[in-house]
Amino acid sequence: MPTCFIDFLSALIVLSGMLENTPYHHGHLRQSLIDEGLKALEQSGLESLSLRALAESLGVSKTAPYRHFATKRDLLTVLAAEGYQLFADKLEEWEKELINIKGKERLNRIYKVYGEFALGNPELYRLMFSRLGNSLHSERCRINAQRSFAVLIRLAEGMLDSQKDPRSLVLSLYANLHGWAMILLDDIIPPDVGVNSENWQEFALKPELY
Amino acid sequence: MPTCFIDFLSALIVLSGMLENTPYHHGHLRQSLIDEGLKALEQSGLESLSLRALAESLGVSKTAPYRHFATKRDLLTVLAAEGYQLFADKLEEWEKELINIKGKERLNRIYKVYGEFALGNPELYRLMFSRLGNSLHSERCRINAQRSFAVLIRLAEGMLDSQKDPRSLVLSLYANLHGWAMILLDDIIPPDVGVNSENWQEFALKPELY
DNA sequence: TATCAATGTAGGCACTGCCAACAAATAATT
DNA sequence: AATTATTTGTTGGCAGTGCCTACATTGATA
Repeated sequence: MPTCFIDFLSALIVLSGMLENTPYHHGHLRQSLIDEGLKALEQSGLESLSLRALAESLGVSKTAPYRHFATKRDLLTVLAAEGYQLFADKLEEWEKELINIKGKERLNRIYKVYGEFALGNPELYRLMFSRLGNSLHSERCRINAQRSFAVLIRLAEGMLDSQKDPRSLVLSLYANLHGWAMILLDDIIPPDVGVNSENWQEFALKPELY
Repeated sequence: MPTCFIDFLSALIVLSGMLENTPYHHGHLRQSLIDEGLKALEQSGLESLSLRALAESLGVSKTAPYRHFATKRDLLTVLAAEGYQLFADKLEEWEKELINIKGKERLNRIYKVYGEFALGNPELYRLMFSRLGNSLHSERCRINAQRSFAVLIRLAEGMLDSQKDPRSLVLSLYANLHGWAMILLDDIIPPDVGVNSENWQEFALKPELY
């Protein structure tokens, strides 16, 4: 069955729900839970995301979500997978833009791009890189996490003069990127140091200091 | 009133509680909540720490803790403050040990020591550097966080050749340390990369690669 | 000795995740 | 086309949570 036809039927269902009283079957519940979940996540934070509230805001009974996700954690895992996919897509996109940029400037751009994702999707990023979200037993999470990591490796290799094992470099880079992301997201630096989400890049990368 | 006398009275109260049935007043509730809270935190994790369970395990009613902590968050803030103090103490202690160690070896030791704390107190570390715990409006948290940061600055200055602003170096170092801590605590690296809490230091610091 | 503030208890409210039993609508089978 | 089975909803309920109000007990204070 073609997708556009499904969309058409769905539209009919949605319309009929708006005219008559809401139908017994939602029709889109699984996807709606994901969409609304991502929205609620970013708006209200991970801590206060609840299946019941989600269900209510979709006009559906409190236990309806359990027909699609066995536990709340399963929903969160899917949300994280969504995030990992988005992240990998973004990274591959940015990789193309950086193809002709070398050396220190490349490093600067990587920081910029990584920070943009983390600070642009703070709650999603936090979920992805938490015990809740990093569930690598989830196929989708694992695959897309590896895609992201592969991009980082390729980006790092482009900066590596020697033919050494790039793992050390990419892991150092990764720790730095993730460290900065968490530091900025969770406001860890004492305020008198004068670092914030605007100027952090001035401090982030000073390899000549080592 | 001397401390030892208070301790003696407390011991009496505890003893009487063991002989007769538990007395109406606990006597040590605030401190017991902190101690038991730290224990439960490390044993069962931050997510499943509950005031009610804590109260029950101390043989006290479910609302008794609210006589000492207005909200659950307030208890967590105190636990975090406890962590920050412990952290600062450890760092200052280690600073003395590193006083005659210079250059790259010093850097290695800093990584070792920082990792030991984070991996040795995983739940406490996570609490301290989360939105819940990093409450810098708490005097004790702020003061001890600054103490820790000050140690890091001094340690970094000892490695700095030039007379430049040490903030960049210390912030890079900090991002790296915290990044590695979170990466190891939350199992973020894809397993096929082959990094774990045993061998991470082999990868952590390769400044010559930059 | 009477009073009072500190520190405990009991009951309850609103919320949560999730389980079991039942109902409706859609898909599959005869 | 009629019947059956499966999917996807609903209601009610359980145990757990943070935290509020009202009340009880106690040691310190006047």
